[in-house]
Amino acid sequence: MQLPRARDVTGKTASNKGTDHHQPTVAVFVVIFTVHEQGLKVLLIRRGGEPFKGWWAIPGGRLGTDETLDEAAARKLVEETGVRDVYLEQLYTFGDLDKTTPAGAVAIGYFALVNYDSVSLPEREDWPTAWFSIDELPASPAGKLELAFNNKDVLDYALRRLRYKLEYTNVAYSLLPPYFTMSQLQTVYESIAGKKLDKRNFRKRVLAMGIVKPTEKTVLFGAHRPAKLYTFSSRQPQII
Amino acid sequence: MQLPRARDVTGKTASNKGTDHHQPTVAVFVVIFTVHEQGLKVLLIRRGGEPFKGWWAIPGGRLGTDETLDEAAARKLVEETGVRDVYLEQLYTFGDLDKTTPAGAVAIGYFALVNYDSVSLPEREDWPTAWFSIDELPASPAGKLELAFNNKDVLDYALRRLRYKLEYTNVAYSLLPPYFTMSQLQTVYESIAGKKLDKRNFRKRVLAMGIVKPTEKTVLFGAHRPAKLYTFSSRQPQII
DNA sequence: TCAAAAGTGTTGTTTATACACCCATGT
DNA sequence: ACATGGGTGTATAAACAACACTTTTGA
Repeated sequence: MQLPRARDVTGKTASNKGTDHHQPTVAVFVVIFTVHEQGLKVLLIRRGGEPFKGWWAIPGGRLGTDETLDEAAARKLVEETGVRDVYLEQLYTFGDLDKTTPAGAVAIGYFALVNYDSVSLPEREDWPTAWFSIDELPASPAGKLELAFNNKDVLDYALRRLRYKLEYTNVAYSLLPPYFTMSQLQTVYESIAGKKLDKRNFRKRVLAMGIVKPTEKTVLFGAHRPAKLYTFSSRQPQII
Repeated sequence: MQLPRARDVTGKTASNKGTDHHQPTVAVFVVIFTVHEQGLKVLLIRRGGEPFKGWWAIPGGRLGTDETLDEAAARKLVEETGVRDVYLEQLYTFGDLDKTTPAGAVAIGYFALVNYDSVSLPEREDWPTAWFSIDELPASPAGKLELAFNNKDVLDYALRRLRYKLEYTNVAYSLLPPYFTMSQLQTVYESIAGKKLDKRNFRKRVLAMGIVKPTEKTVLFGAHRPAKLYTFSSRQPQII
């Protein structure tokens, strides 16, 4: 697979290429992220059929007749999580996902951000799904730590993109409930960044950016001072 | 067309969608940019066949058998400009480019940056190509200022992406010859940003970023002080 | 009164912006 | 000597990073 990052293309000769057309298979898949219990999780599905039967993979399927790519991705997301109206963005299109599928297969990847508590995973025996911590991915049937196709690379790319996005957009709204504490918000950012952040600077930053605003409500979790609840200024994706 | 920018997906019901599969047409197109005579230009092709016969469009074609997407894009680039080994990056994949083509058509867009003087345009009567200033796009046969398909939106998106990239990468190397003056470099940045930049601050910035370095060579253009020649520290794409 | 998470300001450093004059050359 | 583009530095403002103590609550 060619990594989905900027690079020079080694200009191969164009001889006897591109002249012969065909109708490749078109698939759409969705990298679904959530944050739960201090960690970033991704939804994977264990394949119940060939190829890669028994391996864990990013959920996806073929593009349906008369649906756009965005619609196909949203459909996949609903099928696997039951949620709709969340942040969903096209990631990259892979033209050579693996060597076992027929030449010319094209897979359009999306990534989605969902609130853990809004999700209900489908009950299925043959193609089960489960959440995995981003640093504790499951093993293949052979016992090695690997996913079907080139899905590990895809995940890495999706994570890189998510980290960028978090810096200059408000997309975190899609990972949180309508009201949340500053600590919950910070946990989301820390889980994705993969490092601890300073409490005071974090608060200053998100308030200065204007992506969240305080409410009058407070919430009491345990034997300590109650926390003020915040809410997103907008629940539409916005570049700050 | 759905704009290739972040947005919420309106979750349509998944009823009778996605179950029926098909083999959509897969096309690859390349937005080719260059900078020439103080301005940013894009290469367009006048379509010699239906649909949109006689309209100007972004060059592209169908994905060939047994070539990857990157290879198809590089092939297209060579066919239209003769250049290879330039900056070429996947842009976005469009699933509903226009309403006239059969449902399910998928078009993978790339964008490329080429040095004007390296390009030799093919001589063709039926499908001619030409450079157009980004703010003086050609008209349709009906005389309106519009391109085939949704190509105007695609161009706008490509330009937005290019502007971003220029800020934090060294991709400008692909627009310039091996040796160039600081003014030439600044012209490239100004053409793409669409605004004038301060000479001293610009120089400081590119040197501090380390993307270019001075050489011992100078060049004399006219009746004034000779200019020092610079060269890119690396001609591989790099994120600064 | 103790433990646990919530909440709050200041200082120093780095980065970005604004801005004006001299230099080397050909005519 | 003059016209032309090449080349340089400083001061201010803004953004970011580091850092420690007090508050509120339940047990």
